[in-house]
Amino acid sequence: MLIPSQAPKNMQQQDFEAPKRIKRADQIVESVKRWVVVNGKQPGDRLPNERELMEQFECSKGTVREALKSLEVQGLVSIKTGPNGGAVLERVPYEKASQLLRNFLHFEQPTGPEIYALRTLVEPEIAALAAPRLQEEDFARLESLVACCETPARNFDERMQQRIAELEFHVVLAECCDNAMLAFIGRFLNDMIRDLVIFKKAQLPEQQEFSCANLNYHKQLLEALRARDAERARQLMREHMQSAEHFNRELEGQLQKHFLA
Amino acid sequence: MLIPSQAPKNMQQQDFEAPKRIKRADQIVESVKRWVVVNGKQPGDRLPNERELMEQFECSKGTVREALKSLEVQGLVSIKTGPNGGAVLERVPYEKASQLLRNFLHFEQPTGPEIYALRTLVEPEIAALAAPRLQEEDFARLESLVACCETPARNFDERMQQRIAELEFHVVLAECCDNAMLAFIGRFLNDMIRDLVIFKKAQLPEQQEFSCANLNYHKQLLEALRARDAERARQLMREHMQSAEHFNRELEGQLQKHFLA
DNA sequence: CTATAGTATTTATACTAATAAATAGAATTA
DNA sequence: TAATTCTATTTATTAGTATAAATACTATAG
Repeated sequence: MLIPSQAPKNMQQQDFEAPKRIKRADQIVESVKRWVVVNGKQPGDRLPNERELMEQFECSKGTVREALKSLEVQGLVSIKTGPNGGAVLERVPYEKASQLLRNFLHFEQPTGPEIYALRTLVEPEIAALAAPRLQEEDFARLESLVACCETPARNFDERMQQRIAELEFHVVLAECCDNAMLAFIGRFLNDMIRDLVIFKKAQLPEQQEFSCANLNYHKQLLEALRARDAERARQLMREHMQSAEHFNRELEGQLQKHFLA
Repeated sequence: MLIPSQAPKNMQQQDFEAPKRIKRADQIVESVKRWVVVNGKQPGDRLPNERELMEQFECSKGTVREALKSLEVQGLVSIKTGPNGGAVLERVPYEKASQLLRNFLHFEQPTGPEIYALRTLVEPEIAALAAPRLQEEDFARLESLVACCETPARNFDERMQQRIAELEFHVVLAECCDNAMLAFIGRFLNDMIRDLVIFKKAQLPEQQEFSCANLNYHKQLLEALRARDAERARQLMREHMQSAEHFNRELEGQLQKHFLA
């Protein structure tokens, strides 16, 4: 035991380096990542198959498979069987990134107010960025989503459908804005709210007022966006978010009462 | 081949369901995740060892290992060898989540302006949330970071050190604010900027003016935070960010000229 | 000539068995 | 009692074999 891996008891001197053993599979993952960036590999490009990787890295099948699994979990490759199968490079899908970030937040579940606080910051900017970039097909989607909320819901299911459509409105805007990070955060927050709506607040009495306010804001937003008026879109979205935040606070209050009773 | 997995040529009707095969290892991962949430397992709790998992899921060692690798990559468990080794539940460390999100952004590298645009939104809120929560030790850290930037840098290394310290100031605030998502975004943006500073803009002429402005803002911020004046902190941070955004734009301009020459 | 069914190949997927490495804790020794 | 060595436990890695899935190619029927 020449180089102890943890803090030794009777040695005063510092650890020379981080001596922690790096697993073979992780070394391979790092090598592959380097290979990707150095050779400028793009989505769709193929990795060598398992046999070749075994030879390349002089390791066994199991180790290669662990490395590939790691890359797959990270969303960097997808793996198929059959001729022309194997691992191919992918751009990480949103769903993957979203799910991994949710793991991070698992033990500190963000509350409704926390989510809305962030949303109030982010959504107005998304609206402003989307304004000059929306295409005709985007407008069509937005309009159909608005139309979906026009008629009053007649039952629980329809109400849910409409709430989803409301949120989808924001996803469309996020997808159109050309700031990838902003878009990601926008979509992520919408996902979080969707979960809140569906799993926590589903059984509460309908909030006619809330739905109505949302619908109005969305209509006005659509108008501003059609006019390519980024500043007005931003301002409308800001008000929309403040309104939503307010309604959410009210809802949380009701929820609390409900809980105590 | 009864249920084709891809779009069939001569069938008009929709796919009934997603018939995609779910790998054994991924099934195990899902089972473990369910087990964790259903039984309210907490960080520090141990998973069954490999042998038990093999029995539990009636599968081979290799498959269990792939499942554990997946959980490890996601940052949900850490695995040790030896007695009392095995997989123990972890709260996903920030570094893990950060790295996974960077994978997502790999093919659409956010630009400086994009990052600063988000920062301008987020940092003022972080400052306001941190104001009432900072402890004496946090103030101590902030002050030592400010002190680090007081004396003018005499060489390249010192200049880098100071830039890092400047960014670290924001990380301290992010860590103290009690909105986990906001904190994550703040830290993440700081990491992105650190990379920009270190790898892209390192060799550019010093920006005396910029450093000086930052130092001043940080000093004023510290004052406002000590006074627990959230509103003033928010406003100062807003100005600070606008100033930084402005300097960054100038820098990008210089970089462009440099590139053309 | 076209569409369908069959088949052969490539590739991942899964399992078994055995050895190596790491480490916590017990036993041993000075 | 304090350092050291031993030992049991557990993961890490390897090798080899067999199975299953996906696809390209070929043959066949209409």
